[in-house]
Amino acid sequence: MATNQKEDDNKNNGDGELGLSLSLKSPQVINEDDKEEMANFAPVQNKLQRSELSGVPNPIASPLNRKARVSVRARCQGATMNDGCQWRKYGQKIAKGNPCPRAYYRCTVAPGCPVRKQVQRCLEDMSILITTYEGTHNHPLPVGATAMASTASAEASFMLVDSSINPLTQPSFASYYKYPSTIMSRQPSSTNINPSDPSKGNIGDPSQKLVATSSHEMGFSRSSSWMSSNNNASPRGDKSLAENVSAIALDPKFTFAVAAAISSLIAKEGENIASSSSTNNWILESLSANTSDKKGLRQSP
DNA sequence: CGCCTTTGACCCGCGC
DNA sequence: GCGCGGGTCAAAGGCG
Repeated sequence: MATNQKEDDNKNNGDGELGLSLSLKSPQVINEDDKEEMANFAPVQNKLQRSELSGVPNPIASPLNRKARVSVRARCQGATMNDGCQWRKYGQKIAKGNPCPRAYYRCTVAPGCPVRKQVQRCLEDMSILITTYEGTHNHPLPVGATAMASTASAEASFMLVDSSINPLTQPSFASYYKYPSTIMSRQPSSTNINPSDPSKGNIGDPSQKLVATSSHEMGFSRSSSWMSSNNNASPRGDKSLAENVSAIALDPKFTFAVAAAISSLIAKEGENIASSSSTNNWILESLSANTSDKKGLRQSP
C-alpha cells in the first residue's frame, strides 16, 4: 500500500544505501556502456509522445523536455527510493531478460506533470535499485526534494563535460546554475591527464569518469570533498579518491540528494540541458565507479 | 471518500 | 504482414 510503500521509502532513506550510480543521458547519443540500459528504456520516447497524443495533459511537453533523463542506481531495500517527490504507480511489467518487475511511476505533485520514473532492480545485484527519471517537472519541487536538491547542487555543483566541449571555454552545466565552487572534469581511468589541458585528449573518451572537486564539505555525515584521483589538486591531500568516493557513496543522504539535485536541475533548466545535449552527449557518470567493486555496484552492464 | 496499488488488456514500435 | 515486447490505460479493490 501507499503507506507501507512510503514507510519503506523513509526507512530506506535512513539506512541501507551503500552507494549509487547516476547518469544524465541524452538518448540521442548512446555510449557503448549504456547500450543495454538505454535499450531497456529507449522506447520511452515514443511512448511519451503517444501519451501526449492520447490526451494526457502535458502543458510543457516538448521534445527537449521529453529527453531529459536521469538514471540513478542505488542500494535500496525498499521498492523505490524516496526522492522527495510524490509518485503514483501506474503500471508494472516484467521485462524480458530480467525476472524483476519494472514499475512505472508518474509524478503526482502537480496534475499534468510529465515526469515519470521507472524502477527496476538490477538483475546482477538485487540490492541495487535502478531508477530512471524522465521528463521535466512543471512545478516546484516539494520542500524535501528542494532541500536535498539545493544542498547537493550547491555543494556538489555538477558540471557536465561532454565529448566535444572544452571545459575551459564552453559554458558548463555548473555555470548555467551559477555554482562556481566546483571543478569537475572527466578523468581517464588509467592515464594521468590534467583536466585543464584539453589537448591531452581526455575529453570525449566514454570510459572516462566524471569526478568533482568541492571547495567544502557537502553537509553530509561524512567528509565529502570530491577529489580528482590523479591531479593531486586536493587542498586536503590526505584522502585518496577511493576513500573520498567511498565515503560519499556510503552516505545514504548523498544518494537521494544527487537524485533530487539532478531532478531539480532538470526541472529548472531542462531546456538548457536538452538544447545543449542536442549537439553533445551529456553524461554524468557514476561517482561510485571507482568503488563499484568494493560496494558491489556496477556500471551499466 | 480519496488516493493508492494491482493487474489484465490494449496500443504501438520494431524486427523478421 | 505478423509476432513480440515494452509502455500505458483503466477497472477493481484496499487502506487510512
